[in-house]
Amino acid sequence: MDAIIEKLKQKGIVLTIQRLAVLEFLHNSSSHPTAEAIHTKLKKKYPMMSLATVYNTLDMLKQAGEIQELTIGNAKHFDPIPQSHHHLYCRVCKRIIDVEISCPVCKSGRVQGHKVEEVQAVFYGICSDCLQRENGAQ
Amino acid sequence: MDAIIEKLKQKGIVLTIQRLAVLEFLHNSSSHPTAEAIHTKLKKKYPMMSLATVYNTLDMLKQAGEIQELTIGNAKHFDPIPQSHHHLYCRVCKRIIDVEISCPVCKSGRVQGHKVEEVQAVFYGICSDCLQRENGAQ
DNA sequence: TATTATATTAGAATTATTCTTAAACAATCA
DNA sequence: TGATTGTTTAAGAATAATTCTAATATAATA
Repeated sequence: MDAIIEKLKQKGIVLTIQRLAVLEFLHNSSSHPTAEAIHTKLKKKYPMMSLATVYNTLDMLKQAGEIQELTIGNAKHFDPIPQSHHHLYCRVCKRIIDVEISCPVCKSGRVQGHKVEEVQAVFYGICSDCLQRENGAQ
Repeated sequence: MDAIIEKLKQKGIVLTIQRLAVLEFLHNSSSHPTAEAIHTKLKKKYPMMSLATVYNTLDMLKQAGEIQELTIGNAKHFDPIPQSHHHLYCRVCKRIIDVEISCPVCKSGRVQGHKVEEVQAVFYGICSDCLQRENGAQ
């Protein structure tokens, strides 16, 4: 976290209370929240915090390469880990789960002559926990 | 196309003029259009055609397993090829290009104990054509 | 401290999609 | 064939996520 703050400062980015709050919240979260979800939580601590600020801050952090954005269903979710990795969206428990598999496109940044700057690989299905629960129930 | 129509009929799906128009348009298209784009084109031939019908038909075709849906940017795009394959979105020419690479998750339908029913792998970057153009220009 | 630039807020606007309801159409049965 | 029933469509309202706008607040600089 401190390293990120240092990097952002060096880029000349003003670190306001709101921005630090979003950054901190995302880094302590493993649930890949939406802007809306982040706003709902932060509003308890900072009642004046606006949803637009959350969107702006997330944009800024994405531009700065400190977080990544995932488009899942109709909404954008945010991941504090900026390195490309895959995700599974479980249609039973609705969780978004990190999937760490080796991916040649992520590594090389190229595929069939095209240049790849960002990878969004989302698997839709049922997570191992829910599979077990379903099998156990039957 | 005829084989698909036969399959849909056997599932008891009524094939109206509107539904056939959407199916046919998508099959003759390689541009991965949105519902909006399909509607705009079809309205020229069928001025009464409603956007809601296009959405309904695309939903129906997806449920029937005859097409696939891609979430790219903020919009849903449709692909007449129902088999899982990857895509590249070129941020220069805005095209969505099919990327055929071997993918163990697509093949097996499993990853790290999770069950995978649908794969959405989108690479964001610059396509080979635009890369060449850029290099040529410099 | 005064000035300037940047960030934030609140709410309006936009965009893509879904929902609703009445009318149109298709399939089934008498 | 004609009546009945169920499904599909059209039009527009409703919704949800996101972006834009303009005024205010805050931070950085001189």
